[in-house]
Amino acid sequence: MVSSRERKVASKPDTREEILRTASRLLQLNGFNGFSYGHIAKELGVKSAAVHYHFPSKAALGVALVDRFRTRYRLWMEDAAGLPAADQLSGYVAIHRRFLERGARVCPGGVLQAELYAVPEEVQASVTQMAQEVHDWLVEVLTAGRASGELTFEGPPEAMATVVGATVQGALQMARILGAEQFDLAEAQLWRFLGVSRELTKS
Amino acid sequence: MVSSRERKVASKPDTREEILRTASRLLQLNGFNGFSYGHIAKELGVKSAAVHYHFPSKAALGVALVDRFRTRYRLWMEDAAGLPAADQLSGYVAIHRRFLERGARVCPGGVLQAELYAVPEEVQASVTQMAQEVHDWLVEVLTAGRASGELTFEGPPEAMATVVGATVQGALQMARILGAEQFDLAEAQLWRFLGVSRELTKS
DNA sequence: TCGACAACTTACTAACTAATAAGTAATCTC
DNA sequence: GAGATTACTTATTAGTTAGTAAGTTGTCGA
Repeated sequence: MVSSRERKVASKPDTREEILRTASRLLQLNGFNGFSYGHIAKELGVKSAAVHYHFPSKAALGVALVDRFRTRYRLWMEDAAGLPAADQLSGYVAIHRRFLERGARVCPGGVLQAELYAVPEEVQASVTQMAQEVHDWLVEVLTAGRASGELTFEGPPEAMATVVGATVQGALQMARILGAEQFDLAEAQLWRFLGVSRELTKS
Repeated sequence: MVSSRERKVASKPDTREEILRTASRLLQLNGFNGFSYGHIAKELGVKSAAVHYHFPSKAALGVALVDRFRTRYRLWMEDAAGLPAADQLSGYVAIHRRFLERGARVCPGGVLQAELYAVPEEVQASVTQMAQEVHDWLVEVLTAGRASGELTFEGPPEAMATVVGATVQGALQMARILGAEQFDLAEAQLWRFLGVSRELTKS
């Protein structure tokens, strides 16, 4: 009422993006069944029907949410494609570590996997695809990294990929309870198993 | 209406136990916010008020649920206390592997950690205690196992405990999507990191 | 300046949610 | 066999949920 500025001025697809940002945070904090259209609307100062305007059903919102993460992962992977295996893996861990820093969030794929059978089928399908893509990427990086001599670990890359993925995902969830330092401990241990010494590296 | 038999005949504390069993399954399948009093009641053929009779609030039910798992863990740990470290760890993994076999359930602690901020505070407190207890136990077993020469791994037992716990918890969640064999692959990889050869062992 | 469209709000619904109160029937106790 | 207790059911509530329909307002192109 005071001024007509301050709302949509420059960028057009403002609300839609803010909905996705807010919903992502709520998903990572409370799970898919732990937030509602009302929660999103309240935070953004709009009515819940406005959220329905952009995402007609919660299934649609869920799919958009997961696909947004999927796209980001994919873009990041393409970007990191040329780097040494250790740097790629370091970046992968850093992405998740950042979730922790930005308010004790967990991995979006992880939380949706945990409540997999309680989310709409369309969301399940998107989660499945994302999980498969990330897993395949891990196998690829680990295989190439060992072939080039950068990484030295025993056992099949497939198994190592599951351990790395599960450790990151599980440690994020545990870090909420046992403390963020547990995540760092787990990461350090992973580097040991990968045969990479990581003292003063940053990514 | 047909016959007055067929209901409570022999054992007395029947319903309360059945509620806990059903609620456990629903928790491990759908998460804490993925089931209701109505769901439990429907499965047991009673009214939801009957569930409220035994567990007045969902927070109370949640605490009872977690504490039941906590007690079982504790009893099992006491039971396994004398065994070799590798056998204790093998049993720990087997408990979780059994969740997978009994209908793709995940670790109850894991699913509650994932939606931690969306469950009642009393439940959070119980989950925290359980997670801490299991973690402490893992640290203990790993420390003793390495001291006795049974296990040979690098790095602090604290870090190894987080990796083992997170891998088991995370791999259970992933196994729903990537397949149960991923859990076995992850386990095999863990044994490699622990310096234990596990070809034809069973527990 | 007209009308079409985008981005909402207001107003509503039906279903589900946890929770409570009051009643009932069987059983156990003295 | 009277009274209390246990284990429920019936009935109801207030709040929340996803979802819809019908309006309102601003902007933009012709």
